[in-house]
This record gives sequence, structure tokens and C-alpha cells, in this order.
Amino acid sequence: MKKGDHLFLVDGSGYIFRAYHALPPLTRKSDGLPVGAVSGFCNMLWKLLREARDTSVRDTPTHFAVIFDYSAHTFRKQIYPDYKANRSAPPEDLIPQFGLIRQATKAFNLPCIEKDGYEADDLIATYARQAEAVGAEVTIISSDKDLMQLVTPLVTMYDSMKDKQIRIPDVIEKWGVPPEKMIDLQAMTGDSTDNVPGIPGIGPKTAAQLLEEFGDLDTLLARASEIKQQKRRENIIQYAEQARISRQLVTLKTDTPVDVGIEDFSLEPQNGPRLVAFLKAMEFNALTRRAAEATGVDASEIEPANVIIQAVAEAHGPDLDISNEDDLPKPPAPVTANVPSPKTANGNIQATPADLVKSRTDQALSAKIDRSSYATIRDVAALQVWIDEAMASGVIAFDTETTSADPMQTEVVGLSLATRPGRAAYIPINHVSGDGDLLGGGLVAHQIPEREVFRMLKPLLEDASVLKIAHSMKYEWLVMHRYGIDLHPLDDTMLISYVLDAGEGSHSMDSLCDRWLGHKPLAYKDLIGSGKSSVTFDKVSIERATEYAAEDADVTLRLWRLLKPRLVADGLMSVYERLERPLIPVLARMEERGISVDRQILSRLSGDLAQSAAAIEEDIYRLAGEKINIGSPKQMGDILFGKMGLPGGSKTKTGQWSTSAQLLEDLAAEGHELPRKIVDWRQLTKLKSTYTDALPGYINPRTKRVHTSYAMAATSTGRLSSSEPNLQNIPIRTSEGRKIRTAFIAEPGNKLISADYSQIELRVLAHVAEIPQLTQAFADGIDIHAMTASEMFGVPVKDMPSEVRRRAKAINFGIIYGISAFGLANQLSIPREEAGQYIRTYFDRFPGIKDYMEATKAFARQHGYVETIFGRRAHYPEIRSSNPTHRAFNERAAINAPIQGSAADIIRRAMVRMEPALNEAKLSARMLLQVHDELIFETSDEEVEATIPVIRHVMENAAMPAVSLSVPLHVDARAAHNWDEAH
DNA sequence: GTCCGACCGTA
DNA sequence: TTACGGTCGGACG
Repeated sequence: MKKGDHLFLVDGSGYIFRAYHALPPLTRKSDGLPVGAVSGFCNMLWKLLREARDTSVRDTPTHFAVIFDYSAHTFRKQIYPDYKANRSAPPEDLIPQFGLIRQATKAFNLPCIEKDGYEADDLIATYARQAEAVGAEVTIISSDKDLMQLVTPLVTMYDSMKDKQIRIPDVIEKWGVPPEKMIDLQAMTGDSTDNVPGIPGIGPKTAAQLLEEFGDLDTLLARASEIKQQKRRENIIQYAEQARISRQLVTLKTDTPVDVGIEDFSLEPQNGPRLVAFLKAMEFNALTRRAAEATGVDASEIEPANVIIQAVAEAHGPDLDISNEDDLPKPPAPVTANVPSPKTANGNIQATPADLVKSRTDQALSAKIDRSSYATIRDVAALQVWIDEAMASGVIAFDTETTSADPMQTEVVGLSLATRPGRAAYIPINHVSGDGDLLGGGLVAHQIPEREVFRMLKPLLEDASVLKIAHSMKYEWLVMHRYGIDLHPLDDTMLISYVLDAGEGSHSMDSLCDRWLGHKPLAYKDLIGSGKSSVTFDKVSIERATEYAAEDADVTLRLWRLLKPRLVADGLMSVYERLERPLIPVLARMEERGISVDRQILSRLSGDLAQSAAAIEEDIYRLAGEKINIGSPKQMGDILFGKMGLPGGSKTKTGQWSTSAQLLEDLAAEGHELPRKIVDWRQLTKLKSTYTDALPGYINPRTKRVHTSYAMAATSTGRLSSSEPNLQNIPIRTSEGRKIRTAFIAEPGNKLISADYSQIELRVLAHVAEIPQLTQAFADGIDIHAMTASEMFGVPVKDMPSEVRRRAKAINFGIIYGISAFGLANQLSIPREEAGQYIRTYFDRFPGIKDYMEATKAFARQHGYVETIFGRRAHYPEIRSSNPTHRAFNERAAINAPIQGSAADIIRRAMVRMEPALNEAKLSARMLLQVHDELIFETSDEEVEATIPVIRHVMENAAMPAVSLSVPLHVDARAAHNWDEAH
């Protein structure tokens, strides 16, 4: 950029709100999508750009950019937490337009600029000053008074709605001060819309008058005592500091670290087909016609762009403050039946989100996948083409091929991306020749160097305006993070499927591809082989890798186009946006941090366990009279019930003797020696093989810590699961088992903090079933099981026998599990009739429970699913089964799911909020583990005291404000050097 | 080598 | 009586 050039900067975010309120509402005819602001925006851009080609008009742009707010979390919030705190969520019918306007910007072939942590105004200020510095002219398309401080002889504002220029004299006329004094003026007057406080009692007129008299704010504050009016003087003195803070808030940042420079804003020619496709999709007929004409495109030959989905997809962060609860798009009301629905090209009626889903589903099945069409990217020039294309499309599907399933150990072999269905490519990076001699073949030729690939991809993968989609994004995030890339923003087809269809089968890409696209993708196993003869992916030929990897990206993109609109259609967008998507980076960081495990402690425990087990083995062989495999339930059953003839039920559907711990305990209680020994032996060997022997193998050689993996889409209820290793089943119930927890330790100078919800599921039950006695008991903080026992058996809580309380506790848990007389009888080792009587008594005392259970079953039968208090669904397609046992099982699960699932949702919410809360409190605690109702943190000794209240606060308030529970949540938290003592 | 059932650790 | 994952033995190929 040089002297004489002219930069146009459009305040995109300012425009959206202004246009929304100023223009009449407009909806797309075919489906009611609100597009008023989009329409105004497109017309404005069209006008500005048309004049750009008209050489008779003097003020025409040579450079052009549209600037947006990224999120409400800006540096101003750090200075003043209440900044913009009074902003309510944007109107519902404005929300889809945020994404659309960004797409419109791209359709017009204009740079679309936003930056996390900064407001559009700061970016505008920075670019304006940069352009001015080289002598170029600047026109800011906005009428916002906050930008008026930027006006200079070279920098003008333009109010596009009033078609009015704003220059220095215009500012003076309107505000009584020149642009350079606008900052001080705003600091005094404050701004109620942004919640900038200012000085009470001082409006623009007074402020201008004071600035006229004193020159500037600092002078005024220093000489405030000279002011004659008593009230005004007092206010200025009292609120001097507030005015200084306000000045910081209204001062635009002219040194924002920008990712895109002004030289990149040079005005490019229109891309006619792309612009027409977008306008056509918006159904802006007049503008479509004009654009087609001006760019020499035959509009009838252009397919409308796919924008609805992107509108939904791009409601991911920009302009939305995710900390508010009510800012997510809800499914638009269906068009009423008497409104004729226009038909789309393929004949489908497309009037509601559901209809869109239907047509997408049909399309997906008919659009065939052609693996031979995929590209292999082998040089920098080709890669640049794909990056440009990806940048322009704003949405890419993405997949990495790696050497290991463990993201903490793996190396990238190649990377695939898809920009639209059928358009996908593979970038080989680290393929080696397969004919490995001892030296290993070495890198295959014609691969772009790894460093170069990541250097080129980083801006794309971190670009806020390009949505990255993957199937199982957490894995991709972790892999990319190892290469220094902060992958965002994200969408995950596995999680979308999980939110939509939890309980309806697997969410793996292969099964979704089969289910939705009617296609079987290449099997991973067919490429790498299996077992001993299997190879790592870097040995796969680049040709086959291209077909496989690009197909995965292609399939991911197709699934996304199909599944994402269902979130809106089914009213599940907020579940996805609140409980799934934001958790991806949170869990990824937890996995990345890992936890320290003391090898020596485990090794010593292994030795102890081996010794104890060996001693018992001797006894068992002696009692059994022969040397058998104690670990074989089959052999053990034959000895106990065959050879020795002990009484016991056969059980197990395979006809084997059952040798469960419960059964052996009962036999032991009757005085038999062998069963007792077997139970003890099993406990010891279980602890040894599953924990003390196995855990050291999970210590990562690089980090020296253990990194579990959390599955986000594995359970039907919304719980996480943990594997490799499973850190959600580390022993605690027996003293022997607990010792294993002493091996989980904090780094020197640090502590582990364990914070767990007390009785969260019973509290959820009290809330959802509206049980007055339970609610009251939780409000009073009394022992819930004792209260239950007292209600049921008429025993006073004081001096209650422990057996009575134990039974009530078992019943309480039974209720949560969808109780049956059979199960309760088993649990308490009592006759089924007695258990049945307990249940009847319970239902008598708490009739709301019975009602809740019946209502839940009825709901499940009617809908095929049940819901948590946050709207998460768990599907039970077999709840109408004609098999009574099977049906009863589904009913119990359906009763349990809303309770277990709501608790799971609550802790997910807490986890999403935890890092921002700790950051805000300037605490360095790291969240390491989640165990369903417990969170484990690691932090320095000095910060422990300050950290615990923050953790508790976040956890105890996690349901708010979406759900106001009728019972308080209570969290116990403790710190210690190891997990055993912290819990 | 792969799969399944029994068993058992957690919430 | 709910929800998981890991280890083992044993049967299958």
C-alpha cells in the first residue's frame, strides 16, 4: 500500500446489529431463514464495489476488508469485568446471520478479518493507522461514535445507511469536540450500551464544555476542585478513577497484533459464479440478476451455494458470548400447513429444517464416492492451491494418518483434507519405502518436507474463519498440538452423531458412512494388515494412502453436511455447543498433561501382592487336593461344586458353574474355607494384573506421566469413559486396593486436589422427580440415607443401627438404577418378597418417585428416547420389545439415563468453565482427571488454598443458569500429595 | 490371532 | 437394580 491508495474498512459486526434494527425483517421465502441483515449487507457491498469500478467517482477503494468481532472475551474484560456485561444475547433471528454475513464477505471475494480477544474496532483502528502511516486514505464504513476518535484528514467515516461522510467538522458538529478529544469525552460520559461507567451526571454537552475549558481529562481531574457546580465537582473527584478506567476501555488499540497485513487487502476482481451462487442461495433475486449481469455469468447455470449448513456451522463463536445461556439458535418454527412450500430443483419440498435434513439425506445416498478422483499433493505449489481453496470455502474436513493410535506417541505420516463432497486430497509427509532392509527404506521421494507442510498449514488450521471438521477431533487436536498447531475452530462428526443418536449404535466413521451414505470406505486393516504382519501407516504406498485418507476426509465432510443440520432440526444444537464441542480442547489438554505415577510404589506393591497371592495359592492347592488353575472359573467351579459338592446354583448362560465373589462370600459365611481363599486370591491377583503390573507400562517415556484417553461418545448416558489406562476404576473400596492410589502423586512442590460432588445423582433425582422430603433433606444438609431409612422404617435418625441405614442406602441406589425386587433382593441378600415389600413401602412414602418412573417409561415408549435436564437424549429403540426381560431392562436403563446423564452433563459444564475461571482468578491449577463425579487437579503448594474455593464454586454452580436446581449441589474438596489422601 | 464370557475394579 | 473398561481363560480359526 502506498500514498494515493484508498483502504475501505467495513465494520461488519457494527453493521449486522444496525441493519438488523434499521431494516425491515426479511426471511428467505423457501424456508423462513432470517436474512434481513444479510440482504442489507450484500446491497451495501454491491454499492461500494460497483462504485469502485466507476472511475468518475473519486473516493473509490484500492484496498478493502470487512472486520468482525470475534467474541465477547476481549482484553477489555480483563481491565473491567463488567465491560459489556449488560449486553443481552442477540435476537434469535439474528444469530444465523452472523455466519451468513461472513460467507457473504467471502462470496464477494473480500478479506474477512477477525481476531480472538479483540474487537472489530481495535482491528479497524490498527489498520487505519497503518494505512495512514504510508500516506494512504482510509474510509471506515460505520457510523459508530466509538470509531470517531480515528478520524483525521486522511481517515474518514462513511455512514452507509444515511449515505453520509463523517469528517473532522462533522465530528465537531455532532459532539462539540474534535476527533482526538473523543476518547476523553467518552471516558467522561461513559456508554450505557457497553456498560462503560464514565462519571455520573456528565453527558456529552457538559463533557465538551469541560474539555473546552480544561483541555483534556487529566488536566480536568487534576484541577477538579476549581469546578464551581458543587455536585459536578464532587462527582468528578469521586469518580476520577472510574473515568480513567473508562478511558482505557474506550481507547481503541492501534497496535493490535494482526495476522493479515494491509497489503493483503488489495481489491481483487469479483468471482462471478461464486457470488451468484451465494446470492441465489439467499434468494436475493434482484441482486442475483445484477451481479450475474455485471460479472457476465449466466445465473440459470449456477447452482445455489450450500449456505444453510454453513450458517449453522459458523454460529460457532464469532459474535456469540458462549458464557450466556440463551444465545444459541433454536429450530425455527415449522411453516404452517397452508403456506405453499416452493419446490427445490430436485423436487423436494424444503420448508423446515426437517425437510432440509430429508433432502440432504436423499442427496447423500445418491452422490457416489469416487476414490480415483482424489489428488495427491506432492509439491508446495499444489499445496498452496488447496490451502487457498480451503481458505475460500471456510469449511474443511480434515484427517491425519499416523504411526500410532496413541496421540501422545504418534508421528504424522500424512494429512488429508476435503473442501466439498468429492473434492479431497492427501498430503504424504513421512512415507518410507516398504521394502525395508535393516536400515528401513528411508523417506519416499516427492514429499513436501514436514516443516514446510506445517508452516504452510498452520495459518489455515488456526484461522478463525475456517471451520475444521474431523471425525474424532480430540485425536486430531492432540496430534496437531504436538506440531505446535492450535487447531480451531472445530466440529466433530462423531460428536454430532453422538448428540443426535446416542444409543442407536456405533458412531464410528465406518458405521456412519454405511448407515448414512450407503457406502463402505476402505478398511484400515486392509492397508496395514493385521497381527504380526501388520505395518505402520508410513509403510503404506502413497497411492493407496491417498485413496484411503482422502476418502476419510471426503466421508467426514459428507457426514457433516448431512448430520449438522439435524442438530437444528432436532433442537439439539445447544447440547452440542455447550456439552460437546467446548469439551474437546479441555479433555485434550487433560490427556496431554497426564498424571504422575510413582513406579517404585507400584513395583513394591506388585511384590507384596505376589507374595500374598503365592501364600494363598499353597492353601488353595491343599484344600482342593490338586494343582488347578485358580484363575479359571471353569476349573474352579468344577472343583467347588463338582468334586467337593458344595451347594450352589449353576447359573451362567453357558451352563458353567457360577463362581462370583458374592456366591463365594455366601459359601464362606457358611464356614467353607476354600471359597474364602479364592475370593482373597482373586482380589490380590486382580489388583496386581490390572493395576500394579499394568500401570507402569502406561508411563510415557517422553513425559514420564500417564496419559489416559477419554472417550466422549462411548456411553449412552453422556458419561465419559476412560481407557488405556482406565483411570476411572482405580480401586478405593478396600484398604489393599487404596494403596494403589498412593502411587498417583503430584510433582514436587505441588499437590493433587480432589473435588467431588456429594450424592449428585440423588440430588438430581430429588430435582427431576420433585420429592419434597428429599429436597428438604438436601437443603438441610442432613444424612440422606438415614432420612430415607427413618421415613421408611419409622426409625429415628439418632442412634440408627447401621444395618438399617445400609438397607435404605441400597434402596436409594436401586431407585436410581430403575429398581426391581429381584435386583434389590440380590444386593441385600434378602428374599425377593421382602425386597418387593421394601419397594412398595418406598413408593408409598415417596409417591413422586413412582410417578416419575412411570412418566419416564411412558415418555421413552412414546419417543424412543429420554432426556436429561439439559436436553441430552439417550435412545432406547428396544423399549417396545415384546420380550419382557429385554423390555424391563430397557425400562430400567431409561429410568437411570436422565439421572446419570444429567449428573454427567453438570460435570461437563463444570469442566468447560473450569479453565476460564482459574485463569480469571490468576491460578495455575491444571485439571488432570475426571471420574464421573470427581475432578482431580494439580497445583503448586502455595496456590492450593486459593484454588479450592474457585473449583468448588464452579462445580457447585455448574447447572446455572440453564437449569436452576431445586436442591443445592455440594462439593467436597481436599488436597494432598497423593490421590489416596486427597480423596 | 481373534472373539466372547466371566469376573471385578470404579461411579 | 445403572453406566463403563481390563484381564483372564478358553474356544474358535
